[in-house]
Amino acid sequence: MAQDDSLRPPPAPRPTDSELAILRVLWRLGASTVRQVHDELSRREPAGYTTTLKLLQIMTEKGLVTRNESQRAHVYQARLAAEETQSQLVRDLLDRAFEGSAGRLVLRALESRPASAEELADIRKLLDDLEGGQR
Amino acid sequence: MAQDDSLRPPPAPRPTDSELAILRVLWRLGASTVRQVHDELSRREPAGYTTTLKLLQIMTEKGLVTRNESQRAHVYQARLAAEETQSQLVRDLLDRAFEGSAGRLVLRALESRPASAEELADIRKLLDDLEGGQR
DNA sequence: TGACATATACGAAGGGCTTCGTATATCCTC
DNA sequence: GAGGATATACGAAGCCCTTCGTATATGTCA
Repeated sequence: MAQDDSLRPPPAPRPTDSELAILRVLWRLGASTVRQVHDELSRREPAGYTTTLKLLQIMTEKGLVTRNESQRAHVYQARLAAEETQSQLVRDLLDRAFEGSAGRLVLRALESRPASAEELADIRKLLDDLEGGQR
Repeated sequence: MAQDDSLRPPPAPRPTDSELAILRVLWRLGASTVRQVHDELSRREPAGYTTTLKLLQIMTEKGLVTRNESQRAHVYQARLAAEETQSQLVRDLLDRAFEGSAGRLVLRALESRPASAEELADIRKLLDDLEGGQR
C-alpha cells in the first residue's frame, strides 16, 4: 500500500554551491548554531554573519535543513545524510552530463583524482557484488 | 618551459544546466547551426528559437563554444570535448560535495545506477592499472 | 523585384542566488 | 534595571540565468 504523500516531506531541491558548503559543515559538525557554522565557514574565507544566517533561513524553507528553535540560538541540522545528498548529486550529474552512464562517470572520476588503496579495494569489492548479481 | 598564458584560451566556466543541455547536443551532432541545435532540443521539450540562439551567443562569449560565421547561419561547435568537460564537472563535484574523495563518489555512482557488464569490466581494468602503479 | 521565410542582434522582464545593512528581541552582567 | 553583546527577522541591491519579443539583415522564389 502506498504511503500518504501528504505526510512525506517534499523532496529537497538540489543545493546551490553556497548551500552545499553549509551542508558540508553540518555533516562534519552535526547539529550546530548559526555562529558555529559561520565560524567554521570563516576558516576558509571571510563572510558576514547575517549572510550565513540568511542562507540557513532559506535552506530551512527549502527543506534542506531542519531547525530547532527551543533555544535562543536556533540549532540547525542537515535534513538528509551526506550519503543521500551525494547520491542525489551524482544521479543529477549522471543525467545532465553523462547520458546516464555511471560507468563513464566512474572512469572520469578515477582518472581525475587519485583514490587511496583502501578506496580502490572497496570499489573492487563493490564490483564483485555487482557482477556476481548478474552472473 | 612554460607556455605563454596570453596565448592559451581562458578556462571555460562551469556550464549551467541549460548550457550543458546544448553541449550534449553539440557533442552528439558535432558542429551545428542554431536551427539544428534547437530542433534537437525541441524533441524533448518545446522552447523558443531565439532562446536557443541567445544561449549560444552567451556561450560563445564565455568560451564554451566556438562560432564559424562564414555562412549566414553560423555554425557552432563545443570548444571542449565531452571527456574534458565531464572530467571538469566530476572534479568540481568532488570538491563541492565529496571532500575530494574520488573513491566515495565512485561508490555512490555505482550504487545509484546500474552499469553495464562491459563498463564494469572497463572499471576493473582501470583499477588494475591504478593499483599496479603503486604496488 | 516584391513578398516571404529565416537568420542574427539586442533589450528587457522575471526569478533565483548571494550579500549585506538595519531593525528588533533577548540574554548577561555590573 | 541599564547597557552591551548577541540572537533572529527582514528588505533590498546586484548579479546571473532564462526566456521572449522585436528589430533588422539576408536569402529564396514566383
